[in-house]
Formats: sequence, C-alpha cells, structure tokens
Amino acid sequence: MYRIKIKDFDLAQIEESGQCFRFIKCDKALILKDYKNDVYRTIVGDRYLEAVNVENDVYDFSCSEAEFNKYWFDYFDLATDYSKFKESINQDDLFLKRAVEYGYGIRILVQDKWEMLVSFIISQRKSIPAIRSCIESLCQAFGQPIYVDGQLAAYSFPSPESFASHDIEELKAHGVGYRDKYIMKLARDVVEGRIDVEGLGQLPAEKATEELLKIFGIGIKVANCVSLFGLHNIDAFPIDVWINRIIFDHYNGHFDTEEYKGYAGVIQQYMFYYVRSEQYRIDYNKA
DNA sequence: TGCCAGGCAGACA
DNA sequence: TGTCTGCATGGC
Repeated sequence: MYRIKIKDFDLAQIEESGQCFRFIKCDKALILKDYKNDVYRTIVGDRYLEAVNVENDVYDFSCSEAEFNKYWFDYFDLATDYSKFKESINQDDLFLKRAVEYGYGIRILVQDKWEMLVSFIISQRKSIPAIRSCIESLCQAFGQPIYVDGQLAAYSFPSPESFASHDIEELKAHGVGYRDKYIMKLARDVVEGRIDVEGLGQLPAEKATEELLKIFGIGIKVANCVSLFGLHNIDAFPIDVWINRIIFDHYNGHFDTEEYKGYAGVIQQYMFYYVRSEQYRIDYNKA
C-alpha cells in the first residue's frame, strides 16, 4: 500500500467524467478492505489497482511506491499542474466557472491507446452505462483473467489479436451492434500491420487526428476522444451531443477554443462532467 | 413502451 | 461540399 497527498484529484469525478469505462467504484474491494470511503479500481493492461480517498487530499493506493511511480503516476497525469488551468478561466464566463468549481478533481488519464480506440468506436450512439457493460462483456469474453491474491479480480482488455481471431458474429453477441464491422476491420488492420496504434502517439497531434480519421468507423468526434484520452493530446476538444447543447445554451452557438489553446480538452471535460450532473439541473432549473 | 445515447458511413443533390 | 437517412442495442 502507498499513501500520497495529491491536489486537484477526485476519484469519483474521474470515474464519472466519461473518459474511462473500466475505472469503477468497487462493490467489494479485494485489497483496500475496511475503509469507510468508497474504493475505486482500475485496470491497465494486466495491472490492477485500487484507490481510496482517506482524508482531504490524501489517498491510499494498493501498490508499492515504486510501482506507483513507475506506472500510475503517469496514468493519473500527476506531473501536470491542473490548478493553472483552473486559474486561467475567464472570470466573466459564469457557466465555465461553475463547471470548474464542480469538477475540481478531474484529470485527463493517460490510457491505453488501443483500448481507447475500440472503446470510443463502441461509444457512438450509446449511453455511458451501456458502453461500460458492452466493454465489460467483451473483456470477459475475449480478455485474459487477472488474479489478485488468487482471486479473479477482472479481465484485461482484449488484444487486437484476440478480436481478429474470432468471428464477427461472436462480437455481435456482446452488444456492439452495427459497430462490429468497425472493430473487426480495425483489429485485423492492426494485426496485419496496416495500422500502427503505438505509432500514433509519436505523431504531432494534428497528424495523429488525420490518421485516426482514415480508420473505418472513426469520425471527427471519436478521433478527438482518442486523441484526448488515448494519445493525451489535451488540446483536443471532442464535440458530442452534450457539448453541442452547452454551446447552444450558453455560448450563442459558438465556443472559441483558442482562448484555452493547449489545454482545451481539459476545459471540455469540466464542461461535460458538469452539464450531465444533477447540480447543473439545479443551477439552471432544468427538468 | 418509447426515447435517447460521448456518431458514423453512404447516398444523393 | 453539404445535407439527409439508416443503423443495433441497452438503460432509464
């Protein structure tokens, strides 16, 4: 176990921010037992981590300090100072001020590129709970079991090889719907070397988006999500139905991302998290 | 039961 | 180039 103090960090907000689908609140913690606060778990590759907020900015993680510094420090983007993003907000922008105050603990996780590609292809025209259950079903069917102290803790995200070795009809059985052909073609293209997923991370952000848009089943919204959450290009600004509503309701149909150039994606996450909350409905008296 | 969801590709003008 | 339409399925 490793205890550390972290600012601008909230496990529940990260879990609910729509950027990650396998970062969840534990029904029953396997490692961090007997805490009064909620324990969260996440999975990267075959690594399993539990985390809990102990008090104020103090957190316990179910790994050693060495493992935390080697793997999880970067995953939680802890080298980045999020307070400077929050301080830069235009003080005349009351909606954004409220959004940032509400989502004060959001960070942009540095997630697996392949997992983000497939996850956001699945995300199109699905609710977040539906995305979660679809991905979980795929992991159980095509991923590898991960054990903690001899207990089955979770399943890894399926590799391109695993998807490619199955029939497209087998994918369909897990709720991917019409996206089956997108996932299967992507998996085969990766396995056969036509798409270099890791290489995308080496490209400049604009070029990476250009390459993402060439992939069958990926349009501008999914490309921006993969860029932001998978390639950690935090200037990417995905526009979905929620962000469109914000732009229409609060910015007269136009939001200028240039004002937050270099970290517009962080601003987008504050907006997205807030607009979907009960607090937003209270603040703006929406039904 | 019906509506909606972190959209996209393909057809058509 | 811009607009319209069909699409699979689960959660609420």
